[in-house]
Amino acid sequence: MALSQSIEDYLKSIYEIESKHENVTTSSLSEKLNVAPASVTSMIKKLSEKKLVTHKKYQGVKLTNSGLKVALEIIRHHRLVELYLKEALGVPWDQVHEEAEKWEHVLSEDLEDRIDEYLGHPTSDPHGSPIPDRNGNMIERDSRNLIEVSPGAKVIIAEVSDHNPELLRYFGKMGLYPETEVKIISIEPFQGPITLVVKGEEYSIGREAAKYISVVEADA
Amino acid sequence: MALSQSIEDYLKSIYEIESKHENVTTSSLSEKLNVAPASVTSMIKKLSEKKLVTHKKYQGVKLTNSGLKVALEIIRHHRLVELYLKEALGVPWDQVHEEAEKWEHVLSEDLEDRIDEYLGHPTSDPHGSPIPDRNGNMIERDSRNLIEVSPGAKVIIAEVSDHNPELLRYFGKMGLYPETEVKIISIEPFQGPITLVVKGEEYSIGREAAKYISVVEADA
DNA sequence: ATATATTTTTAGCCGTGTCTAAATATTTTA
DNA sequence: TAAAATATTTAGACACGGCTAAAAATATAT
Repeated sequence: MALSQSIEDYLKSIYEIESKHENVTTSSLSEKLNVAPASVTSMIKKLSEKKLVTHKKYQGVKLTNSGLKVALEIIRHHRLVELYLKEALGVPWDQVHEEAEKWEHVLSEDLEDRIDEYLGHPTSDPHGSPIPDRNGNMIERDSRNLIEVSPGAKVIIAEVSDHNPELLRYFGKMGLYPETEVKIISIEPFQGPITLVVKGEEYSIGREAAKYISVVEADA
Repeated sequence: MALSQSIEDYLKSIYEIESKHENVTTSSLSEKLNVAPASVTSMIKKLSEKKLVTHKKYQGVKLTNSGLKVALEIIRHHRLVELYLKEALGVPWDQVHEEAEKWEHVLSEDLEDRIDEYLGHPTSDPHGSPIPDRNGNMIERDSRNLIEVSPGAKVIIAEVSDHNPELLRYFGKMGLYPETEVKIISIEPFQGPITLVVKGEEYSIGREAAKYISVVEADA
């Protein structure tokens, strides 16, 4: 019954693509997991046989209920570990992802519970991503991308992509952390920069970076 | 350059058998790692090619300097993690081994350092085993087995085998932890029980259990 | 609507780490 | 010391999760 690390990684990636409301194709998985398309095809076959995904040839895959359950379990591990490493051991937020990427696969249920307890049953990780509870439930906020905000608006950072440490350090220098309020000053046309104010300081950042920040409405 | 988990496990086991001053044979590894003797032979070939061990056919294997370095690194991970789990997350001492067995292979150098720092550069784990420092040096005490002690003597528990959770819980109930002073009352012949006093309480334990406890002289 | 480009799958290979069965070497015992 | 028992190695197989190259299906463009 225990699943391989590889299978866990595939299921997690499928979940992550699904949650961006995109079709989970062979090529999207190939790119995300850095494996050849042919390797994805053969893994999809295996996942399908194990009833973790449904698949029709040349169409994408979809998680079944049991596949979803596994994916959420791994994501819970990942996000709990990220937060734990930051809180308990002071690991900088740009490094927690890489460490969690390995630890998530070897975390026992017992230790998961202890970490959850230690952290006081947290609901989001250092990048603002929601942490599923043991039943897979989590608080999903209705966020949108930073580049979709109207100039003049005040918003709160909901989530920041955790994959690029350099980008995270860049965000960190400006104080662009989850739950931080930012005011959008301007969004220049022709892929121009976004100018915003964070804690009284004004910054201009490029579209490429801004894409990795999602925001929610500021509280009244 | 990165070694597989399997290779790390073999090197660790080889080290552990060597440190009992026993010849590291195909069958001893087979038994310790729970794999078929033939599997050990083929892995020995690989370790030998990688210059991690020396091997002459039908004789045992010995760690080379580089093999030893790897083994001590993994053992450092294992023992630091055991202690960390107990201290930071309250994992009971009979469970830390199993958890460490998995985590030891995915621990980064950075996290190793942070854990070491958190624990104040500890020199022994919850079972009394010495923790090697980053250079592989550790404090090896001149211990002997509990069953070799003369009746009447007062000794201090140095180390307790970490492999059997049930045994550890049994020891725990009697307070048989490392650094605890015990007085040996009697050792009955014909594989008879050992009677000893721990913190004022008298217990009799069998030889089979006593074998897993090693002791040093009590301080003057 | 057909040709071209792209995506996906199939076919076949490889390294890792395991296994069983059989052969060979070593050790023990009679 | 020769026979029997035990330990080790060899030979050959298998599951896993990758790969490349080529075939097939789908999507795009002319």
